[in-house]
Amino acid sequence: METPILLGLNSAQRDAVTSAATVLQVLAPPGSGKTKTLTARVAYLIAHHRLKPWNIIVCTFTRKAAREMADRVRGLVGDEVAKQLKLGTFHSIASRYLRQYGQHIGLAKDFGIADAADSRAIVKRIVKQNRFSMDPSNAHNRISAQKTKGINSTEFSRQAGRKVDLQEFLQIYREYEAILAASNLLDYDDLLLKCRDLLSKHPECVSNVEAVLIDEFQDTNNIQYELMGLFAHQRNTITIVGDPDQSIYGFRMAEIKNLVRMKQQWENTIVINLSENYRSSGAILKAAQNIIEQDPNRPAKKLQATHSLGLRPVLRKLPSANAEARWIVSEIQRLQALTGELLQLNDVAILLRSAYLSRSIETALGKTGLPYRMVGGTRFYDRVEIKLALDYLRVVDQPDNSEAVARIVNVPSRRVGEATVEGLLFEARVKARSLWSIILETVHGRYSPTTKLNEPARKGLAMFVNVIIGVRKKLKEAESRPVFSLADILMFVLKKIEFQSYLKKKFPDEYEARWTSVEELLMQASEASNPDRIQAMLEESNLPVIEGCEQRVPSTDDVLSLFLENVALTASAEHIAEESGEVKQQITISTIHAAKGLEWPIVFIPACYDGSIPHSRAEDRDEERRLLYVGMTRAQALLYLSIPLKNSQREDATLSTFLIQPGVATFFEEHGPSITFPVVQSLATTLRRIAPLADAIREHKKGLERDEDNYWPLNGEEPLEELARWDQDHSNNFVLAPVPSKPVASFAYAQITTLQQGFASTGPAPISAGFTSVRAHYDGLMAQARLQRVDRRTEECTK
DNA sequence: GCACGAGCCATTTTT
DNA sequence: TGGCTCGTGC
Ligand SMILES: Nc1ncnc2c1ncn2[C@@H]1O[C@H](COP(=O)(O)OP(=O)(O)OP(=O)(O)O)[C@@H](O)[C@H]1O
Repeated sequence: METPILLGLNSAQRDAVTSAATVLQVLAPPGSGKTKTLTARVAYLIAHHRLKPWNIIVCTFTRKAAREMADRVRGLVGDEVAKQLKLGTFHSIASRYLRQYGQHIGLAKDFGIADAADSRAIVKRIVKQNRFSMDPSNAHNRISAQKTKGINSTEFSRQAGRKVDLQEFLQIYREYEAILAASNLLDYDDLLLKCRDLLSKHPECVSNVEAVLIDEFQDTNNIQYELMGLFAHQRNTITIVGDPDQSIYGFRMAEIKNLVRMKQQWENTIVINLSENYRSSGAILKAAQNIIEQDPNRPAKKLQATHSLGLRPVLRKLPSANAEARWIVSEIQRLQALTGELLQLNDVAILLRSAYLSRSIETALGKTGLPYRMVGGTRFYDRVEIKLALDYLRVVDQPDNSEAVARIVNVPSRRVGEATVEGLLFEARVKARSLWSIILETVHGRYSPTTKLNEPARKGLAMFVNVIIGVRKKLKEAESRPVFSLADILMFVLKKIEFQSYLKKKFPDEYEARWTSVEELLMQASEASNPDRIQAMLEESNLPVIEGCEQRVPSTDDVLSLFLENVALTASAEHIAEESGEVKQQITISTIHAAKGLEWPIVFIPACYDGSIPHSRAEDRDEERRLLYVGMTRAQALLYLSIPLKNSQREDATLSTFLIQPGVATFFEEHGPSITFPVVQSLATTLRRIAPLADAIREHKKGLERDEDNYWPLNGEEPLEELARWDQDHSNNFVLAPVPSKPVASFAYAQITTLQQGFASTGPAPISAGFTSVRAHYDGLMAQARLQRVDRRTEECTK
């Protein structure tokens, strides 16, 4: 039967969507429509099998993937139905179950969530207090790894026995668990673990579930795998999609083996493969294939391009990270203009191995005024001013969260220093009380701490108590009123602690920016407390009623808690900004990890050098290769890889191992393509868009400085202009030589580009004869400049 | 004991 | 960039 759900699917995809199999694996390469298939199957289960949306669980790994999935499902089944689905990251779904049924496994009802920063801070404090030598982030990673294996500190201690080298870690692990428990916090791993415990002891909580669907299954870890089975225990209806080649979360204990394990556990598992790629041009796919096939252990797979060859990807050398950034900017501008704005800023993504690499790029974009959004990296909620504001809210919500109390009790300064806080914290731990209760009793004179308190500190504590109690009172009042405004509460906090003057003092130069982000938070808070939104939030977190299974239904008293949970588990600031405002054209900067499952017409992957990708600290080189593969396969029409010959610390950088393998070079051009009219038309076809008129292009071209990628020498050296400028900038009044207005270099490059104008020609880029002479000229000038500098220095010394 | 400024450092990836 | 230590002055 023909239904709209199946429109635009190929036959293999249809088979997968309509498969009668109860346990189904769809394994397929990037861009083959896995996500599309999964969303269609959700719609199909609802429309044809009459499953109730609230009995369907759809899990993803990243928040972004969850959002993408939600958007796509909404497109198929509509708003109403979509929001009834239980869709989200594993962690957010686990958290919903724990909120409503946690009491069955003795979980306090209002647990808070310790995010990565909290966990790190806790471990750091433990290490410091005990004067341990272990690196805190390493310790935290190990704790997380143990948890994922289902080994708690007691179990670890049993296994470790008396091995000396493990004692320190064991101690950290123990204290970490104790601190979380004392503050009524669950960390990310706990959410999964506790949910597993809950569902294995009380499977009735999920007895309503009719189908479970998992995206990016190759990234499941053991606990998530078990959760999947537990969710599905009633009907055993499971659909997963995944691609072993895109497994990039090994560091988070993802287990590719889960694919096999699943087939063993459910012997009726049906596997469907998709092999046609609908995303990328043929040339991009070939290059990506070549990279992934470098892994000798990888079984051969079919991957067919549905698009034509298109433009060959680019592998560009630049002198430095800053030059690389400027080059990216100029290529974006060039493409925009020469395609007559067929390509917009939204079409461009810059994907990075590590978030910190964005700095030079952000600077360059900032200088040009090109708007961009940064995903991943220092997220909105990680900014100091935002974290501080949120910590106040967390303490107001949950004063027994000693970690948060410890962080804010002296910010802004109340003359309660580190020593005092440490002392009180220690007392609290010994007495098995929360830091808040110790402080409160002390201030009320009902308790005299052994920690010495001078008068200013005593006063400071009293002020702090006053703030928190004041806000809590206000919160209570507000909750009982019909209109509840979270923004008011937050504003009240900020006023009480004189946050503005604090920011002014702490960040005299960037006060404006900091306050703007606080305003953004206020806006989010105000939106979150809009009645419709509250309703939606409650509905979303609410699980279906199950007979004989007592549940705690969230109410308006929980708005603050839900808001905070949302921040920890699902919110992403840029999304909220998008929803509230106009959709503006902007470039996306993202980590490769966060880009998984997404696609853009143009993708840049800068910093392709050894040490960055593969990362110097990576344990699994194959995973690094897959990472590059994932990055490359995000591109639809044009892919740029690049490398600065000096990295951001100005050390020499060499091309990534993955890119120097024999034959790789043949898949790449050495510079950006010439954008001729046929190229524009071909781009339009790949992107399924309408090509602009030649006139439009001519018009845009006018504002452009150069229409070829020929400013930076292909060998990655500084161009002549830069050299001259460098000398002007750095040696007073010393000028190298008159700078030719149209440098010789660019003339020679222009020749090269004309030679290669037919795109996707095969074979490596030919080196033009003219190039050597330009090189020689350039080298001569360099040498000359160097000599003159040396002369001058000698002169200065002899003076 | 506390606040604050200068200088030094490295910097993976996510829930 | 920001996160840390160290030194200084209160
Ligand atoms: N049958 C089809 N016809 C046309 N376009 C399709 C078809 N199937 C998928 N596409 C398109 O191909 C692109 C990639 O699809 P999708 O994101 O679902 O792939 P994927 O397999 O999930 O990729 P990845 O593994 O990289 O996440 C999307 O733009 C989608 O609309």
